[in-house]
Amino acid sequence: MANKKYDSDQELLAKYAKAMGHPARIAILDFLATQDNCYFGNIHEELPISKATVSQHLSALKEAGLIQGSIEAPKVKYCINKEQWEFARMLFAKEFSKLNPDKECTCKTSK
Amino acid sequence: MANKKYDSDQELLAKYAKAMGHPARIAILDFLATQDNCYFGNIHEELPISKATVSQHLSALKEAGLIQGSIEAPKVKYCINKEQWEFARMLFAKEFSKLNPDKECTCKTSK
DNA sequence: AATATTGTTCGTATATTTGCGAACAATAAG
DNA sequence: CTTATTGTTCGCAAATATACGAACAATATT
Repeated sequence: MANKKYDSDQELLAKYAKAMGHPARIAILDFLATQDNCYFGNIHEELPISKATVSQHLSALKEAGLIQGSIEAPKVKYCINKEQWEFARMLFAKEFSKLNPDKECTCKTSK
Repeated sequence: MANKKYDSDQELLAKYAKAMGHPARIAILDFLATQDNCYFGNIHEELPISKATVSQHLSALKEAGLIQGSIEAPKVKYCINKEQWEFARMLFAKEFSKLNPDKECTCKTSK
C-alpha cells in the first residue's frame, strides 16, 4: 500500500484527463451535459461507432466517476455525476491557474 | 481527407486531455508552471522514472502543444507554451460549463 | 583530440486501449 | 412461454502507450 509515486491531486487530475482523452468520450460528455434524453440508444445514435464500443466508453467514464448510469426497464439511462464533474472542473481550473501570467516562457520549439 | 468523425473542438479537447492523462505528465506541467529552473535534469530529478521515459513524456506534451523546448549548450530547457496553455484552459472551462447547474442528473450508479 | 555532461533515440518487452461482431442477459410485449 | 428490444460482456485483433537500458549525438572542458 501507499504505493504513490505522485501527489494524489496529480493522480486524480490525470485520471479525469485520461477519461476525457478520447473524442468519443468528449462527445458523450457533451451530449449528457446538454441533452435530456440520455438513454444508451440516444447516445449511440450520436456516435459513429458500434454499440459495444459505446458501452466501453461509457464504462470508462463511469469508472472515472464523471458519469452515472441507472437501469430503467430494458433501457439504461446515463447522466453526468454532478459532484465529480464540479470537482474535476475545479481540479482543471486549479491546474491551469498555476502558471503565473507574468512568468517568462521563452523557449523556442526547436523542431 | 476530411476524415473527421467528431467536432474539431472535441478532437482538440481530447488531444489536450490525453496529453494530461498521466500523472508524470501532470507532475511535469506542475513543475514547469511553478519553477524557474526547468532544464531536463531538473525535471528528471523530480520524477521517479528513467530519463528515457521522462524524455518520452516531454515529447508527448510537446506534441500536444502544451510545452516547448529549446536547446542551451548541452542542456535542454522546457517551458509551458502559454498560448496553447490558455487555449486549453479555455476549452476545458467551456466544456465544464456546458452542464447547466439546474439540470437534473438523477441517475443512480447501479454497480 | 580525449573526456565529461546532458539528453535523445533505438530496440525491446509488456500492458493498455480501441474497436468490432457475436453471444448473452434482462425485461417488456404478445 | 415466445419473441422483440435494449445494452452488456466475451473473445479477439490491431494499434498505442509505458518503461527501461544501451547506444548515440552534441557540446564543453581539459
